[in-house]
Amino acid sequence: MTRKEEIVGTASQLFKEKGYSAVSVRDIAQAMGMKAASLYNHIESKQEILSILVLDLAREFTSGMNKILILDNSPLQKIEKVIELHIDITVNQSEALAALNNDWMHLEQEDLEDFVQMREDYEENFRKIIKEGIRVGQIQPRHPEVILFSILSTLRTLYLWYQKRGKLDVNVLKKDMVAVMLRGIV
Amino acid sequence: MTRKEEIVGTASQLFKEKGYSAVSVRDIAQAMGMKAASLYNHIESKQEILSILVLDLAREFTSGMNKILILDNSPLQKIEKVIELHIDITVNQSEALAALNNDWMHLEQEDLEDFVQMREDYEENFRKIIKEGIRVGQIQPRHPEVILFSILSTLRTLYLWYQKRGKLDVNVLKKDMVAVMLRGIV
DNA sequence: ATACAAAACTAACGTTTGTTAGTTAAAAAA
DNA sequence: TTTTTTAACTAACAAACGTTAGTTTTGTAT
Repeated sequence: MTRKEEIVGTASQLFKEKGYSAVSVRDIAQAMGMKAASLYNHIESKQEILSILVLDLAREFTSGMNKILILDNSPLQKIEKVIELHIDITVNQSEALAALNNDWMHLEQEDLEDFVQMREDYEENFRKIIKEGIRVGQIQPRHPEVILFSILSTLRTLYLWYQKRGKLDVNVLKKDMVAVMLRGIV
Repeated sequence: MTRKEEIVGTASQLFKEKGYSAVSVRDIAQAMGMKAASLYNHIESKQEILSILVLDLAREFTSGMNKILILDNSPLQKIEKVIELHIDITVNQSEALAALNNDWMHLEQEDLEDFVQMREDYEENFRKIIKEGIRVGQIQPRHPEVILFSILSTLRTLYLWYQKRGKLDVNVLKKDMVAVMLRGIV
């Protein structure tokens, strides 16, 4: 773990609690046990920290989705894989996920464009899986947008609940969440 | 609509886009077509704006939940009412909802305590409805926490999707969301 | 021991922040 | 018409912001 990675990691914890804008470089430095100016031996700017956190994670989602798309699975199986992808990332990188969810709009220029593009592509891929599922009769013929947003909302905010509730076993969580989201609660 | 309410309303739109910390009082003033100092003829502080937005809405949720609890309905019917409560509030106050979701942690002192208490109570009430539903066999016997967080996540982030997708009819939305969340998609 | 690189430091910069004080213009009440 | 109230203004404040420059300490390799 390089010093730079330590800084990014420390910053991500603070960002998770208060958000990017409310965390100063002096806050980050203090949490690292150093002075603000010293950070700049390792990073280019505060922006760079956000960029690393958000874009690296966005690429991970993109790559995960691409792997799922090329599998020879049914739409329903693909959705299960997507759910598992989110849970795995949540468990391993909940802090970066907070930044991706809440602070992406503070990215600048190409970083912002890249992120928005990746997110649009991701949602579009997910939407296509759902539509295909409806087409082949595996999924109820409801408004795909409602299904998409309902599942994605739950997955995207999982990081807020996981760990608060005593860190459920990951496999139990996957099973329960798949069940609740696919088959409902009734 | 008093001048103060106009300011709070304008601020809430900006908070929704960039978050409380990233919006300056000069930003708010500019959006109102006045100078920053002039705002203080109407408000006490930037904090007060946030406090009004978040706490007023939190009280609305609390009061809505209390009305649902005293109804002589089955657990499942109560959950439907909760879903409808969220959708109604989302449609009418999506900006304040953004502040409640993303900026509540920037409240101070008693305001912060009050909010956290109200949110805990709200979740606890919802949890009890779910548990009762499981007890009487109306709801599948899964981990109540997963059900609670799954539904609440979807409801809390609805404001991000509503209006982006061409403002679906509210009643259609209620019907579809109840269906997806209660009976799943399979 | 000497040299070199890495990583900390102090000091300071120009901006932006939320907010206050005091003043002025316009509208409403007397 | 005078008085009062409301709501804008200009000017300025101290504090906090992200960042830079230059210097010193620390650890490693020669």
